[in-house]
Amino acid sequence: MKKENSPSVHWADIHARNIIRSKGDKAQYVCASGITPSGTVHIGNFREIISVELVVRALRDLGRDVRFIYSWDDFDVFRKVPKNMPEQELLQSYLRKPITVVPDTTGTSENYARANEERIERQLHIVGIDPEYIYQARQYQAGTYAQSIRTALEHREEIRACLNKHRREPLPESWMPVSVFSSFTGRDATEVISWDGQWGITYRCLETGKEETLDMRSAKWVKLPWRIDWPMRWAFEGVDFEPAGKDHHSEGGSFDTAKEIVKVFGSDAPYTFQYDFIRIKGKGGKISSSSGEVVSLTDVLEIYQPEIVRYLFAGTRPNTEFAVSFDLDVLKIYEDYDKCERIYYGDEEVGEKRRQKESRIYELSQVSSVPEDKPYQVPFRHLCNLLQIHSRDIDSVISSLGVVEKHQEERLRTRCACALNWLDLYAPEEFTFSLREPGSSVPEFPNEILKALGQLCHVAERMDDLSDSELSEEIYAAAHASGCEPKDLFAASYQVLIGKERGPRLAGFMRTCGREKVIPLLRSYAQ
RNA sequence: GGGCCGCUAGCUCAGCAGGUAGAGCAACGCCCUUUUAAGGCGUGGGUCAAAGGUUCGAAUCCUUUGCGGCUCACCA
Repeated sequence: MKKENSPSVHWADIHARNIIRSKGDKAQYVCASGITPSGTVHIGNFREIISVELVVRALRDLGRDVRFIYSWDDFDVFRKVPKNMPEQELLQSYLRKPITVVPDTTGTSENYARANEERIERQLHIVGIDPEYIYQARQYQAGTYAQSIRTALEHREEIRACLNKHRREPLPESWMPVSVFSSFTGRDATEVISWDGQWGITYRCLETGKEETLDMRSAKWVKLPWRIDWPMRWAFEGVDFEPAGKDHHSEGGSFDTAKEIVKVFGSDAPYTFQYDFIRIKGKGGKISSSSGEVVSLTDVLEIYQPEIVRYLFAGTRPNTEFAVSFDLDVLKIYEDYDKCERIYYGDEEVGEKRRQKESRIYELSQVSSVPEDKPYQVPFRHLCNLLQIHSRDIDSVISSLGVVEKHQEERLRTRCACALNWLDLYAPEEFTFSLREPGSSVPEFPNEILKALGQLCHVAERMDDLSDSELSEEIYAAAHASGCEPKDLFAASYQVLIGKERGPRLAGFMRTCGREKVIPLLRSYAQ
């Protein structure tokens, strides 16, 4: 085992090398991802695309040219109205139509599918993911896949046999590997009854009973069903790599049938791997897109910096399940990321193996390139306290930190915004506080406590010249000198400072707040 | 019924192209009588689900079993 030059064992790098090995030496590798925008794109869907993107980066880091495509299956049928959408009744009337013809009832986009697409495309850009988007509805309606549809019809029997191997109910003799949206109703309640062996297909609208013959080259409402559409696109785009969730990867699932069906299109299945689903921790609701209660990339970006979102996925092997947390785990994730960063910049002593591994994860976590200078680190937990001490004012927190270079500021501001969101949305009550306004009323205290608070005020005046342990001792001394229990002084101090019974450890907390904030509050009690 | 994933310290998990068991939290102890919730230092704690196999060597690879979870067989 050579230490230097040992190839990366990061999963993305391993897959990248496997792709090259299994697909051979090529001028360009096509990596594909895609889902249907039939509902809010959730964080589970995101695992698919970031898994591909990480492999894309790994391939590029090996000096390979990569085409990274993302297919929006927006010619899909509108099956169910998500509960979180406005104008439920209106949407109801569009069921069974293509999602590109369903109106966007949130009023931001040209249609329902586009609305879902735009939301996530914007977010993906933020985390550094910019694939070449392919819109399936547009492709089908432009006749791009006409020849492929014809190919599917020509191989109808093979395809049917393949699908039947895994079906409980075999497909009927008359089954055709195409589906049509009725031009009479716009809905997919249709039955294809014949194909003329050329470009003509005839279907019957099941709701009106009417029949119509279409030319596939100009037809606007003809598509391949999913299990055929997928391998068709592999062949059409020459896809070398596409992972899939475990729902597709089970035996008899769509990947299984697709890898056989792709042969009729004259191609082979891409290199693949299976990724597992992700769980959510510390936030109610499920991931599913139809229930309405979804956790989206937006929700995650509210709490995690973009590079930390990437870190979550880059640092976890795709074929195992993991949880995205919104509870106290957030603190640990930030600490882990910061540690990874310190390891990358050589500020933390670790073994060589660990260093290589963490460094690679760090690189892959970056939205673009790795910063030349180490970013300014403020532990998330401490930041939560700072923000609350400074009345949630980000500018004031940043100026209190001292030397923050201009190029370090942006990340820091993002982290501040995330911390504020976390405090508002998920932090336990013990974590939140705000400094009181001087002069506002607090409970009466017995004399010895008042005396101790006065002493404490004098201590605060000198605290910048005291060491941590000295300061701590002075606090106890203040209590003892005034004849009260330290415990009671602590409780009173928190009342005076933040209006609560408890708070962060007093000595450090006072120092963090600073003289100019602490003294006025204490002074009103000084005797 | 098939497929996949998991089972490692009290808890949450990392470690997996084999090379003497790790982190965080919790617990316990110490940091001048002395701590309240962010600090520092330290300690304890695991027959790596079970049994076989391959190997000089297995948490890691293979086989079988058990328990838990997901998924396919309808649509996508």
